[in-house]
Amino acid sequence: MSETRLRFPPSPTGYLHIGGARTALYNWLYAKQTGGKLILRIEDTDTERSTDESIHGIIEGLEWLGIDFDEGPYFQTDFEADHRAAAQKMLESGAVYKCFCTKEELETKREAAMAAKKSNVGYDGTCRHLTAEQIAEKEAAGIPSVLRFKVPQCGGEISYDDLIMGRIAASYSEIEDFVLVRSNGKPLYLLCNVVDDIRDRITHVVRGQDHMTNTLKQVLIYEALGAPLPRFGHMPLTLDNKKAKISKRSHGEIVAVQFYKEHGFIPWALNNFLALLGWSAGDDKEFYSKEELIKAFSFDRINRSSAVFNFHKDDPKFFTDPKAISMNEHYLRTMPIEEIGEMVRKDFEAENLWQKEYAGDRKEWYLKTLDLIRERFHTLKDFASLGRAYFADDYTVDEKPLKKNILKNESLKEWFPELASRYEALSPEEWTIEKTEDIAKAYAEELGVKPGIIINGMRTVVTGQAAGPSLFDILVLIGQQKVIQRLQKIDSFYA
RNA sequence: GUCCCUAUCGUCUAGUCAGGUCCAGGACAUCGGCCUUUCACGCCGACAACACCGGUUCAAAUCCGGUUGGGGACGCCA
Repeated sequence: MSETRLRFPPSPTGYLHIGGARTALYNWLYAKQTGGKLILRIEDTDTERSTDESIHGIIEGLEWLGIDFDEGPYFQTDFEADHRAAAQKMLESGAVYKCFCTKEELETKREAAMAAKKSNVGYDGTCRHLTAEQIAEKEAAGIPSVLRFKVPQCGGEISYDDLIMGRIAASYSEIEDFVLVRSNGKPLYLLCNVVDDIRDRITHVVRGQDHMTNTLKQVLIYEALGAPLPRFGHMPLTLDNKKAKISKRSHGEIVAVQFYKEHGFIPWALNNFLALLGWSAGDDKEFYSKEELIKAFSFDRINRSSAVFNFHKDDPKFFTDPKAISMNEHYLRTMPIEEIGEMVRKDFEAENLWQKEYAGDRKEWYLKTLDLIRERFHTLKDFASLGRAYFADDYTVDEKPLKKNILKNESLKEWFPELASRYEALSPEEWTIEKTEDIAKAYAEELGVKPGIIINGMRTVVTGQAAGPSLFDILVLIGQQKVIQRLQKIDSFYA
């Protein structure tokens, strides 16, 4: 069996969105599974809308996700000669014809047909039967023409076996004579895409369901070009919670892969989520390693109905699909802490929290601290924000615990400096979970207050947060000196 | 309007092809409880779905027909 070759051909008219990422992922998965190749091809023939920024964004997004390609990026515009040659070949063989109808004429006809609720609003074939003389005449008059495909009028059906949808068939009469080359000579998507897939020896074309009608037309092009058909697969689109197709235009950053990078997602967590959005192996397995997913994936288990990406704009609790967040949490808690340490490092550097000792002498402390606090976090970003007090002194104290645990008990103003001096009396060796706890509890008892008063107050002062790990674990990690300093400056909260 | 795809908890889904083991399983979310010095951790529990109508059959989530709902396509965009 020959090598499988798949491709991901984005048009660089915006960022990489999760729908595109899912398509890329499925192609990548299958290429890996079969020991084949994934080709990245930038379809930039729409020069009006293509931008370099978008090209970089797409490549960056794929790179972040870890979806690597074996060939490319190729640029479609580099192969214009191939596209034109194919068009010429089809013109000579009679598979396509010149059409002199103007855009305006067609627009008018189409609108009229729509308004009349006609079943066929496609091209009416006006130029299909022009004689050689008529064509020569129009050309001599300088009338520009497009190249249209001459769809067979044999009354039969055209069909192919879809990897995901099963057998797909449509009658020829439903397909209009579509345009392959613009009047300015530029070949269009339908043609370029096929020519490139043939040249790149693509064996599997897997793309969104929105391409299904294109596929019918492209099958005709393959036949006209005498090229063997690749396998086609059409995956259902990803919808928003109102069941509308997700798009860059109407949903903005929430559907951008970049957004997830910026919000502290672990790349594989997003892949794992995306893989399960419309696909399942048929069991209850939810978390897959890269290797497991490559092994388990199959096109025929992709759900044929479209899946909803369940995010709610302005939801205070979930900034995106809760399931995606929960998957991210899972990886955040279970990945080897060294890997988390690497990912967090980038954030820390950007947030001015990174110290080179964290990669050296204090590496153990750094990882131990991350390991302790990751239990309650949702994203990689939480380490530098919610966890800031563990790594720096310029942390902010959250308003809620401040009110509840500090301001309500003004006596803490006297108690904490006293507690600080008791802690100060401990030798560094005595700075342990047990000792710090004993002292705090003994002091509470001495004062006749519940230990919670002291403990929650300390947590607030020392970490700035209402929630967190066991307090005495925290104290040990943050260190004697810092804890003492923070307890001593209790005064400042009542100002 | 025409054509194509599709229909199981709020969401992602298992089960459908090979009808009975499914008064439908899992996950996330939600709610309740437990744990606890706090908590957005953890543990336990609850709520919650076969779109509708008809047919086939001893038996239908599963097969067939229709209805309705949802999505997509109908560019000299990709």
